[in-house]
Amino acid sequence: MRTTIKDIARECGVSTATVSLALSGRKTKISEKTCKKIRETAERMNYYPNIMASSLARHKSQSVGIVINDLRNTHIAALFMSISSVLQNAGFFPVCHILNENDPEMYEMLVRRIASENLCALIWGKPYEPSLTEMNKKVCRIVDTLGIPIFSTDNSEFKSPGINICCDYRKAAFLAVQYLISQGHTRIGCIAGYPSFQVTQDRIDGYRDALTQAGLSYDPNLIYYGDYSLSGGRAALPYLLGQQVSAIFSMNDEMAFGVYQEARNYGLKIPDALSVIGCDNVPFDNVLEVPLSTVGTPTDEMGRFIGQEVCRSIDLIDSDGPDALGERRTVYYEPNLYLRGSVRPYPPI
Amino acid sequence: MRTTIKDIARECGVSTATVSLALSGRKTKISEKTCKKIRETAERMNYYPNIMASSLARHKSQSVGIVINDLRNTHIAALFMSISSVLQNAGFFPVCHILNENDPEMYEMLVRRIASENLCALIWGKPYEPSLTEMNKKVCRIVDTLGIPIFSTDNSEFKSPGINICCDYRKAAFLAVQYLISQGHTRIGCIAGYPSFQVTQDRIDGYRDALTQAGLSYDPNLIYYGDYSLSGGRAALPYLLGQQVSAIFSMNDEMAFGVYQEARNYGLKIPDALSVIGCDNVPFDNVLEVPLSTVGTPTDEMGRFIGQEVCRSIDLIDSDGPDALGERRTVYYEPNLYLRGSVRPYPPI
DNA sequence: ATGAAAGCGCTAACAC
DNA sequence: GTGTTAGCGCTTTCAT
Repeated sequence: MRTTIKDIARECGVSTATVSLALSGRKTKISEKTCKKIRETAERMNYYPNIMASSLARHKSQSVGIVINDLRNTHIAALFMSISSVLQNAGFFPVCHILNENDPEMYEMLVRRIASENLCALIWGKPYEPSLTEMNKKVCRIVDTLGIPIFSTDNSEFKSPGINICCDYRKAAFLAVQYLISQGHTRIGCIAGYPSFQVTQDRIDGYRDALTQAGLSYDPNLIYYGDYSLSGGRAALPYLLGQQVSAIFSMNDEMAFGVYQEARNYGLKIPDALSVIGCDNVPFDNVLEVPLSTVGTPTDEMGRFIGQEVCRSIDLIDSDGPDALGERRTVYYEPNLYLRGSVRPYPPI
Repeated sequence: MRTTIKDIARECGVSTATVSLALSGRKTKISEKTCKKIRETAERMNYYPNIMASSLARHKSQSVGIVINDLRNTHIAALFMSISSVLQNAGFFPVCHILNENDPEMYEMLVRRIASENLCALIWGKPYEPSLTEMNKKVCRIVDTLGIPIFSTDNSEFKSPGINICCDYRKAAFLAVQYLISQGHTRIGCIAGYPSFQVTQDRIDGYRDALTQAGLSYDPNLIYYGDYSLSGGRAALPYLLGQQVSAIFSMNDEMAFGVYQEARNYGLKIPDALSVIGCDNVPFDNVLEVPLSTVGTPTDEMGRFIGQEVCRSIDLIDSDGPDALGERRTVYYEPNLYLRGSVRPYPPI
């Protein structure tokens, strides 16, 4: 049986209340001598507090819930790592849940679980999907009643205090495509993400903005919807080649890598025969023989920001009560263009 | 205030015990009618059980702890995803902790936290470091008294029932280097991992085995100790070139990618001017213009195996008590060679 | 400076 | 079938 404060109390000849106080770390009225004795006994008896009991009694935990999509995506993994690192250093504990399918049953199970967890904050790392109307409503209905701050790495319908930390995706796509156009490309293929993701639509808007501004027409046939994976990128290439594109804008770097891979099979040289630009700015971009140009936001910085804001919110609630947080807000990060070798003027000189 | 079983009990005019039973899902003696009423009321009142209270009362949770190193490594991320997926489908909840520094204070904090969490199993995903004698002892002392099965993705000193899921690293390195030798290479550089990792030593042994078997001598100057990152690989290249190597064996693919990157700066063509072989078999290997040859184990399969064994152990304890598990054991996965384009015969024909 | 006691929300004997 | 009751381990007034 695990050691409890009762055991320590008995051993030290004091009450459990005294043990609890002495071990709490706060400065109390317990005499220094008793404190010391209790701490030593706890150490000696291998005492570790039961956080279940503690959370229950205190109506709050030290856990911060995180919901993410797919860690195999290096961009998401990096974001997650940098959030986690901040939280842990501040004494909180990230509890990570993966939700990578749109199976409504799983979705519901997970949200119920989250509601059961007594979290002190939630980080929602899933892309926003406006079309999941029912699901979103359900999620918000449950999660928004938790009375904890909620942070989302994208737009969301949450009402709770907290922040939507977004990138201006429309502008990001605009910048990328505008750049392709500035290099002379006019038939520009697009490897999109899931159509249900808001970010996909935003980027398509940005793509279209750039075309329109340049007096080019928007052709929906130039959009291929991928799945953010290497194989999605591979599958996109033959389709887009069939559409006679001279350049491709991919909504993540990973699918652009798929294009690189498949281009070899077609004997196509990048960028000579095909220009490519991606999204995310992952480290692997620079590994390629022809480094991938891309558009992205500072991942680590965003992660740190999220982590810090989570900590700040929790502390604020602790000290000034739950109303201290103010209205939910949205923060936009500006996208940057990272120009490397994967785009070439068209037609070739 | 959140809805509790008390609220439901009051609403339905029954006792909390009845509510608890009705909602437990097990088949009980509660009349179908009452059950239905309670379930509906729970739904209507937005009831979500408090797992803290439940775990406390039941002396067990549904949480499986996971400790990992660095998710930016795609191999680890993939392993983690496949473990998580199995656990979640079985109704368990992965609670992920990241421990990527050897700061003893963090180490200790984390282990204490884990001990506090009431986990039903633990997955230890950190490479084994025999030299951390004190730390390992401390970790084992704490963790082994938890009375839960412990799974490690490497060798370990844990005594609890559970499995060390290993790869035969020595053999893996042996296969890779033997292959390089079979292609005529005799001065083979090695980009190692942290010297404190057992896996690093094992692989160095395998490296040496291959040399010895071929009658080549082992030269410690040909070993460069890296940090598993791209930049580690980049830094290794100039050093190893200074040692006149014609081929490099890298202990992970990521550092091999760093070599690719840096080789460009030196105007070196892979594999013409330099042969490279890695470890891990990550998807990016195939993206490179010259796909990276590597040696690896089936990551997803290992992840699924770990997940399944965790579930099996927990179920077994549930039904047959904690002694049903038997002795701790070690399982070895066989490494496979994945030959692609990054190695060329030496001297060039 | 310390202890008694109530209670957090849920579970599980055992009683009726 | 359903209710009573006594906890789980910890925290927190309120006495003393």
